[in-house]
Amino acid sequence: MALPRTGPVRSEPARVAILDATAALFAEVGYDHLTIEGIAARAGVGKQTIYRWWGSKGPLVAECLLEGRLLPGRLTLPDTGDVRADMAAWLTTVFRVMEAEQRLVLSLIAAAAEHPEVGAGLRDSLTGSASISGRLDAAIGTTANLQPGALTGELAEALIGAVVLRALSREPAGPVDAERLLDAVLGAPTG
Amino acid sequence: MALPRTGPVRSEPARVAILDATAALFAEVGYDHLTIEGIAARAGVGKQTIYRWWGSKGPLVAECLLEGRLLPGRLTLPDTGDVRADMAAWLTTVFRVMEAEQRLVLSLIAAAAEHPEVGAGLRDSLTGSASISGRLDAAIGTTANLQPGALTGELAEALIGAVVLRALSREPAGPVDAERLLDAVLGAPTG
Amino acid sequence: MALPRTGPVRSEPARVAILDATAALFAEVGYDHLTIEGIAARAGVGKQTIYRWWGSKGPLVAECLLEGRLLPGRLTLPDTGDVRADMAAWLTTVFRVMEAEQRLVLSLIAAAAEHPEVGAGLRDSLTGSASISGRLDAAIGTTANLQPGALTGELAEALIGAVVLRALSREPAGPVDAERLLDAVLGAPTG
Amino acid sequence: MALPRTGPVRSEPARVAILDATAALFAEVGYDHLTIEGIAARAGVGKQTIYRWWGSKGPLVAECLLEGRLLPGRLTLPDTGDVRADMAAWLTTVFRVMEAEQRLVLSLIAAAAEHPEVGAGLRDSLTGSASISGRLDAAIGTTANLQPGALTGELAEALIGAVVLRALSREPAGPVDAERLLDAVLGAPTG
DNA sequence: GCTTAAGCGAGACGGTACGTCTGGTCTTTGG
DNA sequence: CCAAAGACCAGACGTACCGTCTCGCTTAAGC
Repeated sequence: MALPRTGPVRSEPARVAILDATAALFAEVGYDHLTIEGIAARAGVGKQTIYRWWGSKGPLVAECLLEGRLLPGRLTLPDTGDVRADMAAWLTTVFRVMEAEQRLVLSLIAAAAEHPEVGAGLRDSLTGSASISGRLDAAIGTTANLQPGALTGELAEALIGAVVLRALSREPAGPVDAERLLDAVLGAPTG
Repeated sequence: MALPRTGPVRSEPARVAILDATAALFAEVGYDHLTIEGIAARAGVGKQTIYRWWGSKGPLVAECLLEGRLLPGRLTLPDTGDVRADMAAWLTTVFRVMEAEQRLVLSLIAAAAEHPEVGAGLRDSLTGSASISGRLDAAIGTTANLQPGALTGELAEALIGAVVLRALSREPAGPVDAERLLDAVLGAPTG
Repeated sequence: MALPRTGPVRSEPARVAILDATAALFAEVGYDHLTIEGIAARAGVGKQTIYRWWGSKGPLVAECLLEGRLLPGRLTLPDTGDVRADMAAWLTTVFRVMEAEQRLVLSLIAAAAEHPEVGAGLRDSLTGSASISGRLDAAIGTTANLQPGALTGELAEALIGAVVLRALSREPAGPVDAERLLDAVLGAPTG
Repeated sequence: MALPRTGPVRSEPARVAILDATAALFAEVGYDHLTIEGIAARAGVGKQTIYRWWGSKGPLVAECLLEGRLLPGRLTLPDTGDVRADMAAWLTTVFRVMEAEQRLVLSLIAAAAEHPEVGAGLRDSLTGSASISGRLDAAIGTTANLQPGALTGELAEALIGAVVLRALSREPAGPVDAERLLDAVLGAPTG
């Protein structure tokens, strides 16, 4: 038997204001200097309204991530038919973003390390928007290491992992590095 | 003209007590709940003694890392002559440690994301102790993707990156996953 | 022309439940830890229902007081014909109550200090139930300081004031103190 | 054996700033709207410095009271030789202060009701500065109710109690009321 | 061996942010 | 239109740490 729920429902304007404020402050100050008080003030909201629905900044950041408020949308994998070239272009873009928004990217990794929700959100965000392994499947046969039966899921993981590691080491990377990485992991183009 | 330095020199017992306390607390509560006050109390030391020599918890953790106080020493890459098998054994061990000490590993990643020193230390610790790319060089020709001219540095990066990503996603991994990852990145063993 | 009053009228069960809850919580936690939220929860009532009719906890407590829900009814001045003995008995009882329910009594004073309504209610409650000055009028001539023309209103005020001061100073008082107070203020019995 | 106390010592400027701020805010907003945060902000002090030494606003207000920062110094009982006239003048002054600073006086009563320290402080402050019972001792024989053996302590208590009650009831009082109260409690002047 | 200055433990200080609690208002659902 | 339920903005609570700053003590180097 259902309890008779009454009273006001969750305020959508408040929810949106909070997520907006979170994304803005995340970009400004990074994950570890993000404070609930700051978010509440920026959003024009009581702290309790945040604690009521999210409980801490981890899930809050995760929700921002999943709604695409943190990572710029330009990170989608292009599709020109030439998978190898698309991947190179995408990697180059990722490297550029990493350099331009180093703090944001590192903050995201820190957030992922501290909160499972953010980790999962980050993974969904990356693989969802870019769908790398799907594209690799379509490219089987075009490079030395992409033969029938290739474990494209693992290859995608290795590629993204290499990117994350690059971010952690703060070494700047450019188009040449993108090419080298693809050569190493996918092998040279065939034919 | 040099000023005449006088007075006592840095206290080694204090230094060691601080690093011990840091390592112990890091394992207990993780990176983000690590506090300078807690370390000072545990080490029986004044806070100023920590700030005098390290300045913040980042470099402190980095120094613990470089002295091998955080990661168990068992993470060295074995050397039986069969590089592929050695890698598989090492990866399996790494996966096991990641599962057993998830918080420690994730805290380390978080620390690396927040402090360059820790990132560098982590990188040195991993590649230094395991020296993966050197071993891959020695194994050229033994797997499909390890042909002469192979970019072993990038391959090592991809492998470790995949491991870090696995840690961030909290998905448990075992020996089978280790094999699949190696198959994907290094290719099947030849002959 | 009168507007036709329609819709439900004020709920008596709600009113009673609120006053009951207020009296109970007042006795349990005292005036300054009394909260509207706590009262509403205990009474099974919405907060708005309290704010609609009382506005704050001051008038609420005053109403409880005037309905006799706070002070035990035993504080009435006995009437044996011997005014001096009656007063002594009453004072002794008051002192005993003050000791047994110190928090309640002090909370009442605090409430009176913060809200005029409570102050007035307290005054009415004390002088109304005990009607001291009336009895003193009837006793004129029986003690040294109760001569014709005595200002019995002021004397009553002085007596009750002394009692309040005793409560504020937390000094325990007993029958002997009651006698001394009466001796001092009313003078020794004549004849 | 005394512990070897070392380290910095309590900061007197901070202590004074806190008491100043408390007294000022007490006069401005009254006891129940007094907040630790407000005091800390006004004093330019961290909240912890207040909690370290006082623990709550009760003892803080008590200390202000005992240092004479709350009640104006003009409440001292004059001494012209004519005790009856001195008392009347003093009472009139007290009534005037009560009217002019009603909130402060009532706040003080509320504070006394909530914190024993304040109650004790208030009592010391009143009897200390005015020393009523001592003066009454000296006036024995000059009024009808001040005969040898009079319980001057109780009489003083009754007088001050009447004053407190007047404050609680918010009834304005003037010189005439002062005279009537003295007539009632002390009796008419003899000879 | 006396002087001098730095290292050390301890911990108070001005602050920031925490997560909780309550105040008083507003909004929804139902009788 | 009233009542219950409870979300909302606001802001104080008392706690935990931050990084800085004395304290008084105990060392070493250098005269």
